[in-house]
Order: sequence, then structure tokens, then C-alpha cells
Amino acid sequence: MNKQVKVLVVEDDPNICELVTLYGEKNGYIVNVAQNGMTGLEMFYDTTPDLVVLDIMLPEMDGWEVCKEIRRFQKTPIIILTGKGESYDKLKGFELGTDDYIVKPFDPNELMARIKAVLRRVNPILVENELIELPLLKIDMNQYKVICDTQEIVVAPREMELLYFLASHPNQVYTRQQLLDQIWGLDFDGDPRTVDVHVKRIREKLGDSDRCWRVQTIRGVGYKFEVDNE
Amino acid sequence: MNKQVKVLVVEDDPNICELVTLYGEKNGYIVNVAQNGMTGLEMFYDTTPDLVVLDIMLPEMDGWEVCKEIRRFQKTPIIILTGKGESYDKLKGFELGTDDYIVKPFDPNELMARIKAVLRRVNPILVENELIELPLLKIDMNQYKVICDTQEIVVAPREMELLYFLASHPNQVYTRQQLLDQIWGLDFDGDPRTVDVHVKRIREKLGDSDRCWRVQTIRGVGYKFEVDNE
DNA sequence: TCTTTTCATGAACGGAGCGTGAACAAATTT
DNA sequence: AAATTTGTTCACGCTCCGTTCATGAAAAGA
Repeated sequence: MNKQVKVLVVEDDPNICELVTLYGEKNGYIVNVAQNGMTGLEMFYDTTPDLVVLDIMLPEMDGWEVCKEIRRFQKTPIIILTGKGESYDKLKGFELGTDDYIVKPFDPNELMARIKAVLRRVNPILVENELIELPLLKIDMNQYKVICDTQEIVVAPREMELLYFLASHPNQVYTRQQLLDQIWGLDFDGDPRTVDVHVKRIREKLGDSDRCWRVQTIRGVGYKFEVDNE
Repeated sequence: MNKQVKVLVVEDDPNICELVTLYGEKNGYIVNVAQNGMTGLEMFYDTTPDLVVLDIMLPEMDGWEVCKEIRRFQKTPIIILTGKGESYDKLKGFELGTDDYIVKPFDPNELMARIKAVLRRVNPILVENELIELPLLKIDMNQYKVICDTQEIVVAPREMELLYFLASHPNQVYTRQQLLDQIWGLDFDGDPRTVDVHVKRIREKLGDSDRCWRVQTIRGVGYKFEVDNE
């Protein structure tokens, strides 16, 4: 198991703090929060985080100052949080060496994705690879790549996610609705049989040779990714 | 036997309350209902449920408040009930530490499935595994798989459910009508002899070797899954 | 033994559920 | 803006499943 990744959030809005903390912990990070720039810096030296999420509009000491101060001796990755109105000075950001930025209001999942991306770029060891390997099948969610029978296969995003989800829960049956909720999201309000079409496309792309795994239809229930045990 | 699982439902629509209660009790849960957020919280501290089903649109105190309040010190799993139209504030977080959510109008069985899934993830001991293992017989409802004499058997959905139900209540006799009510549902209005045909098909699929278990006919009454206690 | 009741079994019908191709819409790329 | 890729829906056909019915066998009671 990898060591726990520490994230420092410097942000004065307690709601956002709470939100980021919740999502961060859900993703397995240790999250520390500072409500202003000063305590942010203190906490930085105190906890030596692997990444900093930094609001620009801060009381006492603004985000750029914090950023500059951190960058004097450390190259810890920094993700900037900026309000919609606040003109984010790209040049300034580059000069100060930030790694990414996200505009409020933001989708927490989006932020999590960015954190993961930055961490991977800066320190790949910290990030667990979303990779599934089976005989004659390799699904790499990071590179969005599927290799089947030693040759790469072009799989569309949705197909990729569906295949990955099924394959990461082998032998477990899921109803169409469960798959829609998990992969499409709760707000998707469409035909459950959409899943069928994606399954079909996955199947025809992977071919129908005899392997120790397959996407199985369970009539009256749904689908499962079946793997033969030895 | 496992200890009884307690579920708290916080929902103002009495119809939904009744529905969830009915289904919940059928699944062996102790169901408590609160009609608004305030009494919901009181009842939470009062009954210490194992899981909370929480509507978002509530009088007096909205679901997010209840959620936040519960989450202050407890990590009791929460399943959110949300209307289709209600746009949830992404920033606020529709997943403010909730474990799952389901959109109204929903299929009660779907909700039951989610409750079970969440419970299994959070506290596996509370959930009885949908798995029956006997000498020369394995019924796995999660994988929708029956293994008899070390080889897999293809069993149709209804047969599967019937076999599972009987096998999970060994040596208990059920009339045809009871079986219809339990498995087909109360709204089924057909020939009770339908059960006979399914029993027959189960029997011929499982073979008629001498084993320590069998589906027994009790003449004039119904059927039972008989297991020899050596 | 004969009658009656109850169950097992095979066959058959109707329908639900799924695979598939194609069309359309939306997003993405060029 | 055009072209390509991707996502979704629809319609058709087919298969498999659930249900019912008819018939004969088995059990129970007289």
C-alpha cells in the first residue's frame, strides 16, 4: 500500500472547506484545512503536505503571497482556487509556479480529478494506478487504453468506463439501472437499454474468442463481468 | 442469527413512508419513520439506526441540514431521496458524505437493493450473505449462479428465486400461495400450480442423486427444502 | 378394489427480454 | 464549417422463459 497522501486546503469559506475535506477523505487523502494565509503557511511547514489547494481571495495574506512564500524553497504542487469574477492572471500564475487552477463554483469531482492528475505528473508513486490486468486483457484507465490479445483496441469513453467498472467488480451482477447510476450518474434519465448497446459494442470490439473472462448477460437481471476462477 | 437492522426513514410523504416501511419490514429491518427533519434528528439519537433514508425536500429543516448534523459525529450510512426535478447544489455537495442516493419516483426493490449494498459495504456483519452453501450445492444470488456437484447449472430467474427462498428456510413447509406471495408478489393472480412446474424444472436440473438435501413435496400442503441433520 | 384427490410431467402458447442494425443527435476533431 | 466520432434511441426479430392445460400416475380414503 502507498503511503497516505496529505493535502492542505487554504480557504476561508467553511462550506468549501468541508466539501473538499469530505471528498478528499473519500479519495483516501489526509486533509488539513487552514482558514487564512498565515495559518496556511504555518500548517504547511507543520504538516509538509504533498499538495496544496489554495484560494486566491484570502483574509490577511492573499493567495499569491502564500504561493510565493511556499515556492521560495519548496516545489510542492499547488492548485489555485479562483472565483468566477476574479480575473485569474495566467501570467502571474505561471511565474509563481502553480500547477493547475479551478474556477468557483466547481464540481468537487472535477477538483479531485485535477488533484489526481497533478499528483500523477509530479509524483506518480503517490497515485495508485487504475489498472486491471487479466490474461489477454489490460484496462488502463489512466491512459484510457485497452489491450486485448496483445493488441490495442480503441474504446470510446463510455465503453471504457463501463468495461472498467464491470471488470473491477468481477462476477458481481449489476442491473442496468445500477450501471446507469454508477457510470452515467444519477441525473441521467434515459432508456436503461442504452447499456445494452454499449455492452454490445464492447463485446464486438473485444471479439468473441474463448477466454477466461467475458461480459455475461443475466437474463431478467442485468450484466456481469465473469472471470473463471482458475 | 444476526441482530436486527434498524433503518430510519425521514420523509414527509406518508405514502412513501408506508411503502418503504412495508418493503423494509419484508426485508427484515426495523423501520422507524420521521415526518420532518427535527423529529428525524431526535429519532436518530433516540433509536441509533444502522442506516438512514433521507428525503432532501423536508419541512422545517431540509435534508442537507439533517445530513450535516448527523455527520458531525456519526458516520451512519445515509441514502438520499431526491426528486427528479430538484436540482441539487453541486457546490453544497449532493454527496455531502452520503453513501448513495436514489431519484423519486423509485422502485422500492431498487431502494432495498441499495440499502443492502450500502450496509454490506459499511458493515458486512449486518447483512446476511445471499449465499447458501451446502454439501454439493452452492446458491449465490449476487453472482446469480448455482453450483451443484461442482458444476455450474443454468437456472432461470424464477427458478433461482424459488430455489433460493426454499433453501434459505430449510425444513420449513410453504403452501403454493405462500410461495406465490413471497416470490411472485402479492399482485400475482394466477394458477397456484405454476409453482409445481418450477419445482419440477428445478428438480430435473439439479438431478436426482441421493444427497443430504432435496425439494420435498408435502402432499396436501405444499413444498419444503429438506436438509438432513445427520 | 374403486373412487377421489393431489401431484408430476410433457407439450404448447404467448410474451418478456435481449441482440442487433440503423438512424439520429450531440460532442469532438479537423 | 465540415467531418468524424461518440452517445442515445428506436424497431425488428429471435430466443428463452413463464404460464397454462391436458394427461397419467401416485396417494389417500372408502
